[in-house]
Amino acid sequence: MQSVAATREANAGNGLTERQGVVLEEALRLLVDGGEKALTTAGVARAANCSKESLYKWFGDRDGLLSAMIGFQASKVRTQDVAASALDAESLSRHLVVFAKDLLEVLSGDVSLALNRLAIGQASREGSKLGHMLQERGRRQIGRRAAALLEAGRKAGLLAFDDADEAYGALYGLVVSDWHLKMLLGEEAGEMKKGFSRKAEQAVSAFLTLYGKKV
Amino acid sequence: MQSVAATREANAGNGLTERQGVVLEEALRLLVDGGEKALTTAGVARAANCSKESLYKWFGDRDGLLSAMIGFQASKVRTQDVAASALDAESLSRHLVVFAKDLLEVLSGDVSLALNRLAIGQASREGSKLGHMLQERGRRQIGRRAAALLEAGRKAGLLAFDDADEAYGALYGLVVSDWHLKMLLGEEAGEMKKGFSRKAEQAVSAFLTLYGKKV
DNA sequence: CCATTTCAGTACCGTACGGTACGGTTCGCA
DNA sequence: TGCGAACCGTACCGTACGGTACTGAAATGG
Repeated sequence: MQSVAATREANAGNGLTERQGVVLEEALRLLVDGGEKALTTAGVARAANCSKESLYKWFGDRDGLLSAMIGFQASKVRTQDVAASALDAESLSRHLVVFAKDLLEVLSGDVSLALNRLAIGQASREGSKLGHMLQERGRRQIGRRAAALLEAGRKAGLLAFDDADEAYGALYGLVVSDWHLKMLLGEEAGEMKKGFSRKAEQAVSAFLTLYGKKV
Repeated sequence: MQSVAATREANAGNGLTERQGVVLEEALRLLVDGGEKALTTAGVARAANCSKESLYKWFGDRDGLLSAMIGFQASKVRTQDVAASALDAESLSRHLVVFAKDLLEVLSGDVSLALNRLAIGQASREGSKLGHMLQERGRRQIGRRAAALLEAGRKAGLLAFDDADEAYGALYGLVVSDWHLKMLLGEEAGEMKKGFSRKAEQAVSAFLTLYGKKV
């Protein structure tokens, strides 16, 4: 559950009133609980105690509501950059493990899974507008954090790679493997969460074997 | 496009008549072209020149049709096991690269993407029956092929790992990274296919760095 | 105190879908 | 030739959704 402060923060850059934010929050809850099928305009209006007419005035149509939900959720996730100074082998490894755990935590969150399912379901038609949006505002964020971390590692002489994207791809693959897809397909996420720590450490260890500068 | 022989093969183990196979083929085409929204019972009946009544007689209801489509498609993908004999470092690497390319090729196929989107869209409700089915009959197949290959490599003294699943997870992650998700979200697959070869070789090279036995 | 705006609540409309029922046709079979 | 099963094509039904229109109440502002 997000705090009121986080919600207000999320509204700031999006031209959303507080009331609209509450409505979007309720819409997200409906989506998480029942999937896209449960996300009807009437259902959102009932759950949020607002009228359908207001929904259409604020968001245009159903697709506008979906876009607003993605933008709203994305703007709530803030990824703090790590201080690049004073990086040694041990602290780099620790930062990478934290990053890996955060990545797994984010990807396994209810809201993230629900929104990804929604965007994937809509990807077939209409140019996959939601998919691009999710990618741009979600993945890009965490990708930048990783890129900064990797770049700092290279600057400090701890990592060796030519193509940062390639290195990030390897890190991402080692960390996530096919867990994301399994969760998207409905595998119970609760059971696997307890293995995240060990998995993150193993992945980082492997990544450092590949890209860590030999001492 | 699949051959008639492949279709007949697919029908063999499923108790499906040839006619029903043709209908499922048409249903898959509809799903690929227009997504789940386009997969209506009336649409399938019209495209396959059969009656809705026959659809319900053969498959029970719409969910039964979806299950049949997944089972039908899965039974068409046959993964030939590799001869485990005469494995040296060079041939193991070659086999791994072939496996990696095949994996990327399968995951980027229209039908695979459409079925994964379908199962993911239905994952929220109803216990994710389709998701389990897709995982069991699709991923399990290629997973066994990889497991056999890895085991053969270990038997030949070329690979070193304790946990085969962990090694396979690393291989899968290095090969696929986040490409699958990007394609599921609608990223144009045509553009990226040309990079598959290079990507497969890089991934295998990295995998061998991690799990290859030092000479 | 009144005028204007905003919005909840509801009723309504058109459409499209899942599922069923029925008439007509083909085909196998005795 | 007659019979029955399978099946196509279509019409039909109930429902649910997206979107619009209307009404009345609360708030806002001079």
